[in-house]
Amino acid sequence: MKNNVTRDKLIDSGAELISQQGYNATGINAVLKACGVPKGSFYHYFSSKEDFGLAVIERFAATYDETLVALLEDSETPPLERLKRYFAAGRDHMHECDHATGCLIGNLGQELSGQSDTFRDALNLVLQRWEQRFVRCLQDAQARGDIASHTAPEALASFILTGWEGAILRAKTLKSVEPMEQFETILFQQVLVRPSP
Amino acid sequence: MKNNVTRDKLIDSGAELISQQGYNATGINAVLKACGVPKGSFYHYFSSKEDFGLAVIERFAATYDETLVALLEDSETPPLERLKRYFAAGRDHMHECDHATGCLIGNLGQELSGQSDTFRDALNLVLQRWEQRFVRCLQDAQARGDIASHTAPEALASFILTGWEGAILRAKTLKSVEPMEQFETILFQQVLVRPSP
DNA sequence: ATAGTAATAGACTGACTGGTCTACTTTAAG
DNA sequence: CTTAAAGTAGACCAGTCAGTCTATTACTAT
Repeated sequence: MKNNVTRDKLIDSGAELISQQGYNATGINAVLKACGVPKGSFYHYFSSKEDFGLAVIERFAATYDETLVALLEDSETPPLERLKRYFAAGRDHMHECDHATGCLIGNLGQELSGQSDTFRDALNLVLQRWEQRFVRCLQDAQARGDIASHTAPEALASFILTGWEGAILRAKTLKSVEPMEQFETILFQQVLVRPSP
Repeated sequence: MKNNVTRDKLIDSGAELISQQGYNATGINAVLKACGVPKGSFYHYFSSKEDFGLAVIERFAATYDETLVALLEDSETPPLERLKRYFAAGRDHMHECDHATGCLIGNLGQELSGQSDTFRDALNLVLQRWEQRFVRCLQDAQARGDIASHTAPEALASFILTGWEGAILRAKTLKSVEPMEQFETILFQQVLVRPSP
């Protein structure tokens, strides 16, 4: 298990295909073909398709968390500005994938939550970690007085993550980032506002 | 094509299974088994699985629109109260399905938007019709002065539908309606508020 | 009564699914 | 140099997929 380059190739190809087509619609053979790895290697590294799917989630969460930290915990930038950059990055990604991919975790959450508790638990954990990143950013904003403190940052974080995931979903069916823009606009106009004096 | 009882049975079973497992994970044979209809009948009424899927969407949208009208266009009830009833109904449904099903249209939008333009168009149309129902309800609220008029009802409707779908998605992975409650709370506390005098 | 069509019935097809199996090659340790 | 394990390779398996086919039954119009 030293040389993980084959394993990595599998996970990378898997992540891409699953992002595009979903978990159930992505066959193992398609993954193998995409990265030129024989089936023997697949079942050498993974005990099953589910095991593979979990590895894809884990890896995606780990690399995505890095960008999340870079965006949301950048102390050089005011907290609300960090949030705006996060939203902008999400819109950029949506353009890049031609409104087809969206958010891997959100996608799998929808597809697999009812199908497998193992997947649901794994995805839930990732989403909860994301929420925590938002919480910290919102705490910063409240500490600076940029937003009112009457609403708990945990509640706000849940509201934002929830709304953003919904906006991504809507953007996919609409093939336009408009819902994402609309969400951001109203969020900053009416929710993330300075306390009235 | 007079006696549609078999066709209806297929659509009903299909809607249930697809709601639970998704489109790709639901085989035609499973649908047939669930309602005791032979395969010959299936391909008598539907030209393909896609054709069947579209019929399921159409039927769901039609029946759901009735409840939507009953909830959101009930002129006996103040518009914001109608919205609250709509949210409450959504939470009830989430409890009933043990947080597993969620919203069929949202589910399929996520699963199939990247897979088939035909499905995407059909689902998009349904979501746009829903949004229109919200627009009308919000117009009522603005006309009565229950909420401020500085934000276009179309933008608010998009924001609400988007956020609500996201909350449903999150509720599935969390197996709890808490995100739905949190969304509603903040929405009514900070977005759907009376104009400041 | 009969002809024609709507609908039922399910065996069957080829393609594909996730997963297993055996054979072979490379790597690392003693 | 030998040996064992790690990894590569792909043929192969049973099961399932969407979809086809032929045969039969039920209904309806003439």
